[in-house]
Amino acid sequence: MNDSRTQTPEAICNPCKHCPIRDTGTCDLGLQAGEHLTTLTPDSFGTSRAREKICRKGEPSPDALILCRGWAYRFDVLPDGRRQILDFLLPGDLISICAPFRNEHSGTVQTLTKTMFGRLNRKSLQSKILSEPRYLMRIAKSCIDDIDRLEGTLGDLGRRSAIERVARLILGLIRRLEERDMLTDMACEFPVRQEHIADATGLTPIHVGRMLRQMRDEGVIDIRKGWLRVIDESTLQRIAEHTH
Amino acid sequence: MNDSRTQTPEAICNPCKHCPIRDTGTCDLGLQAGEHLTTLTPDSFGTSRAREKICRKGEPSPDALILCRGWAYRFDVLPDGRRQILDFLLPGDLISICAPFRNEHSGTVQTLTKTMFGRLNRKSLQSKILSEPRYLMRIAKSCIDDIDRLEGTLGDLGRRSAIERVARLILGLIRRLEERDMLTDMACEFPVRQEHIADATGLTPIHVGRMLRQMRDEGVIDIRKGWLRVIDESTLQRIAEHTH
DNA sequence: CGTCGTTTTGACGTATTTCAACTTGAGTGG
DNA sequence: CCACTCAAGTTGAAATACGTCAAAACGACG
Repeated sequence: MNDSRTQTPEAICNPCKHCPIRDTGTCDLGLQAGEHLTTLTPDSFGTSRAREKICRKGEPSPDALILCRGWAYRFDVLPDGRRQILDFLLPGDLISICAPFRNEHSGTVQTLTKTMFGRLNRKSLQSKILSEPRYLMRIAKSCIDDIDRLEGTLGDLGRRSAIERVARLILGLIRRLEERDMLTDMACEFPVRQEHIADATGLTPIHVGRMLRQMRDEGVIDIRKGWLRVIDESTLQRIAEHTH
Repeated sequence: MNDSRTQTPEAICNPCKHCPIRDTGTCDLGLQAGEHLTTLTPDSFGTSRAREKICRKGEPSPDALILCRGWAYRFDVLPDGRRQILDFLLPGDLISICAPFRNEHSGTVQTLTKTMFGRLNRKSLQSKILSEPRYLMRIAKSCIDDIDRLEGTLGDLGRRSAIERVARLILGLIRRLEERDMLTDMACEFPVRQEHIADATGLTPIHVGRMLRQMRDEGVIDIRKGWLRVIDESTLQRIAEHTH
């Protein structure tokens, strides 16, 4: 389906062996060191170019997808075209946390960069979960984390100003980038466009631009030309927490 | 804790025996008829008056709570006092879907009416879930439903107008009231104040009032004096779907 | 009868949207 | 190497949806 092709050249033949996020991503189901290589290794891998849809909401799928490399986002479209980005996906993320339990994709996912993703057969994933309480608890914990995140975002969209929303979104991404060691000197590649920030925060691209410019002028963060640089994290946090 | 007391007078001694929502609420973990009485019967019950907090976010709790009678809502408060209502709770709802898996309350819950709620010991709930895949799948399904609902609400708050948000909230409540047979002649008691609708939709009570008045003037719904009456459900749905 | 919580009304302020024009930079092809 | 295109970002002016404030009306309750 789509343009994603299953690859098998030697360098990609067993990507997990050298996967940099093997111990921090979802593949590690909370197991002891050394244990994990036998547990959640994808059955196959796919790749995509930038700006490509790798799955569509409602589409049936025998696999749960896990993002191995690159950036993506999951979103919903209202009948009249308005978009809401539900979350951004970084390497190590399950493409949908619901995937282990349902037979169809629970959202449309589009890439921001070239990506590689793994396919985990749902049936075998489920039988693993059922056979080992630790797996179950790990998955349950992921679900709860997701619910927490969603409920937090609910408060953001419902009750926070534009500048707060943008600051919180960026801050959340920074946290996750740090966990994955993707931040060097508080900077990294940042393929998220203003349009995406707008669709995630419920604002207009134009207004997002104004907010970013304001924070750049005030020496807080600098997002430009596909790069993010965090200059004054504590101020960013103050903005996000609405404490002047 | 709080003003909630464990009651044991005869009429309330085994409320599950005559529980009207025994087969539709969360107590029924998707089992066959006749099976359920041995499964999810609360260990004890509590009651509360209207406008009382029955649990607080972060507070440790050995029990998962389930609402047996009455209305309540779960919410978060930002540091500066702004409130976001996360969901409304009707009879049969688990007070937090996360409850089976975590040792503390994941949100503050306040009642709208007098309520009765049951306490399910988490440890025994967990061992039930672990012992029977069907239980697990039922709980997982609830989590996924919750995530779906939250993601839908995210789109509402991020991308929909005031009138749409209010219409969708009411419509969602109507659906759930219907499921529970709480609607007679498309009307029922409705202890939700404009202030609550505002905190759920991210609007001002005053603006919510304007939207409700508009829908009343147009003969769509009538919310007044603690009562809800649905007059023209199809128009309500048109408003909610933004199809003029 | 007064009190209190809730809703209503009107006038006004503002954060954010909308629209349209312009800049910038990267990519492409001649 | 330059001309072209196209996506992304910027700017400014005008429109509007929603918020704020203050006062009045309303009904429930003691």
